Amino acid sequence: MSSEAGKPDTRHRILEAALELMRRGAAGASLVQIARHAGVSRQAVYLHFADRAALFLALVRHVDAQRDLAGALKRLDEAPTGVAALQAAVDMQADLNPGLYPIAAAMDAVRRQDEALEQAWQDRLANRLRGARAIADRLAAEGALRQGLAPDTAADLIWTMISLRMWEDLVVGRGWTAERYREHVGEALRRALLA
Amino acid sequence: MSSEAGKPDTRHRILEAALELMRRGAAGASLVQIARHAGVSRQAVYLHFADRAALFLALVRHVDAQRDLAGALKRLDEAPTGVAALQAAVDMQADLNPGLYPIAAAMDAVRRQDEALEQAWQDRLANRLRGARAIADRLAAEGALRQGLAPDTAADLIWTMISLRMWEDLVVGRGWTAERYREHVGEALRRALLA
DNA sequence: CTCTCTCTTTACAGGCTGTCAATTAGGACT
DNA sequence: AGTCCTAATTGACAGCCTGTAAAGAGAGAG
Repeated sequence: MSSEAGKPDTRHRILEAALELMRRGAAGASLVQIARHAGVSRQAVYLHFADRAALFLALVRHVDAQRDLAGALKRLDEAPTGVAALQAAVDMQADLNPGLYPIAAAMDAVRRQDEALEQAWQDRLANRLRGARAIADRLAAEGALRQGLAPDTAADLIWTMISLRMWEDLVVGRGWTAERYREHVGEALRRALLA
Repeated sequence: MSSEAGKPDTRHRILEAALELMRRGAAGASLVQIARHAGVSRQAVYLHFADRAALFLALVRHVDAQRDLAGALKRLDEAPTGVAALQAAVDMQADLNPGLYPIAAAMDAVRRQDEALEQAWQDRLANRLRGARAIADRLAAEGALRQGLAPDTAADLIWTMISLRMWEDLVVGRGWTAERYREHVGEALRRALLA
């Protein structure tokens, strides 16, 4: 065990190296590339991770730990109204997705090749769906949902419109600024859902 | 060259075999699997396609030719108003995506590994963007766009909301019926964009 | 019959993953 | 000092994949 932190942890070095490779678009980087980038032998990677899939999984958790996910979720809970929470969810995407996106893209590219990765991917989707449902329920409880829109349908619409994919389409694909994303996606959601 | 059709065309058989494998979710099928499925040697594949990427490209064109893409686009042009065209675009996704989806998923999984595939993918995105822009322009010309919404922004919003990804989220991910997709996405778009 | 085109079989080079074994360098502990 | 343990290294191997190459079989056209 030794000291708590500060040690030139090899596991950490590997994760950071993989992260940087993902950030520069090398989604399909081989283990030898990652290892070389971390200044370590290929076998050392297998000392710390069971296989390629486990490394990706750890990478996702690593990034989650870096980003202040818990804080963002708390801000979402603390929003005074459902409508405010809706905008807070959009803001959260605008803030967090730039850092999450490279990893997500890499995961998306390889998830179909491994059961554990696909499972982790589905878990994340389910998590975001729970968040969307919570917002939809608040809106429904406040009577803010427009006539003829069931909370379930509203939740699904929120879920898909604040997805990383839609953020990617607009910000990465169409070059929107974070501000523009916040404003127009927020407005579109309010108009689509509210009375 | 020989006869026009009917011949037990090996190239065609390979494409059909690949298509069926994609449909049953084997996005990462190897060439030997595809060849065996087509009842042909692995080398025969290389007689008809330069490499794996070329096969995928031909697969996309193959599917496009099967689906009545031209007819759907014509129906979109013939819509009497911009608002009708908007709904026609949503309907088009609901009709065509079930057949397109398996190939698109396979393409999406491998496109980052090949420049030509990435190019083809971007071309398709650009095509859909042109369609979205045409609708946005019609809406603007008819004065139907809501105040404060630039045609460019409207086009981007239409583009992303009728994307295959959003269709996948709702229909494949959340189990929506085609009817439900048509109704709620259409309504959400109208509310988000129109006066 | 011969020529040509397609497909088959066999083989090879090179890259990747995952596993194993033997070995080395450093720290910690007595 | 010496000993022991852990982490990392080198080297090697099986198995899968792609893409290239060469040699031969079979069928149809002229």
